[in-house]
Amino acid sequence: MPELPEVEVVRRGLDDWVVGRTVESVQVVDPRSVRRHLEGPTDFSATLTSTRITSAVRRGKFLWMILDGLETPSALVAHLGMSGQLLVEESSATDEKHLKVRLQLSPEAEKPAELRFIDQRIFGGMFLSPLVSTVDHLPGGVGSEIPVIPKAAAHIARDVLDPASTPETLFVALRKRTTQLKRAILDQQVISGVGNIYADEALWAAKLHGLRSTATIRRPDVVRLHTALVDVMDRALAAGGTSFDALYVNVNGASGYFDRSLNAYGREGKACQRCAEAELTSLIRRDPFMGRSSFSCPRCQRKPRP
DNA sequence: CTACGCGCCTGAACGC
DNA sequence: TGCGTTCAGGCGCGTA
Repeated sequence: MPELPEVEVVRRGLDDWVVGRTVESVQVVDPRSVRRHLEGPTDFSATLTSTRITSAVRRGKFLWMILDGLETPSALVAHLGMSGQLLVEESSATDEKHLKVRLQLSPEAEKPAELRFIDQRIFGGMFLSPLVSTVDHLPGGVGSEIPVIPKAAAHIARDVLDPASTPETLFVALRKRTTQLKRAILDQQVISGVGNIYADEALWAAKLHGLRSTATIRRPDVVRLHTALVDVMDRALAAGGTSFDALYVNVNGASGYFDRSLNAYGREGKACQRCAEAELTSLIRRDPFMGRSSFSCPRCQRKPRP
């Protein structure tokens, strides 16, 4: 599943292969993938056709391409959801089983002709959204101007890799909430780009339990947590950024990081490596959380008293 | 207003 | 073996 580092790899791929080109035609193969375009698939295709893509931008897991040539300045927003892919391919390439949207791009030497959106589970999608100019009042950018951001992504906070996101802004945002720590860092309006996997990894690295209350969280805890979040994203980006075929903007959302470097997520019943290095034995446990799972070490992530 | 839980989807993995 | 059930996940939205 694509998390923030994978989406950043996709954004860089769009920079290399798509930016500067014009959309010559659009084929919506499955209208469900453009359901967030409220004017419908026909309008989506018609409006997007003949626009020129001038840049590729990301915030959290939202990705968008700024479009030139529309009366209302807008972006083509893409969210990969659980299983989305953006692939740059020659027109002759066989249609993928879950091909949802196909963009034919203006010809350019050495560059394939199509940008394809593929999505098995349809949690993701593409849509057009007008650019809004707004003061960023959200945590991470108090008072700073955001010149252009799609209306559909204007409500989310700065993400983990944004320089404007700091331990202090995270601390302020957390203290404004009355909830549990893991719920809060999964809330895009607190800090964006953190999914279930990296939430567990960062909490483990920071030795914090996800059930800790945000109301009583202390600065040193948040400094460790923010550092851990940045670190886990950086490491995944370093791993993911090198493991992709040049022609693919992304491959299956998979990151080499997942297989080798997870310390908590998915490791139920396995030894906590940090405890093992201290010659202690502690097994990672799994607990139900929001209808899903949380993984943690019962020894180095102390559960708060109820 | 905030906090919380559901529904959207498919297919792999599982149980009877 | 085959068929039904469960699970995974982000995010928008409805409800309390």
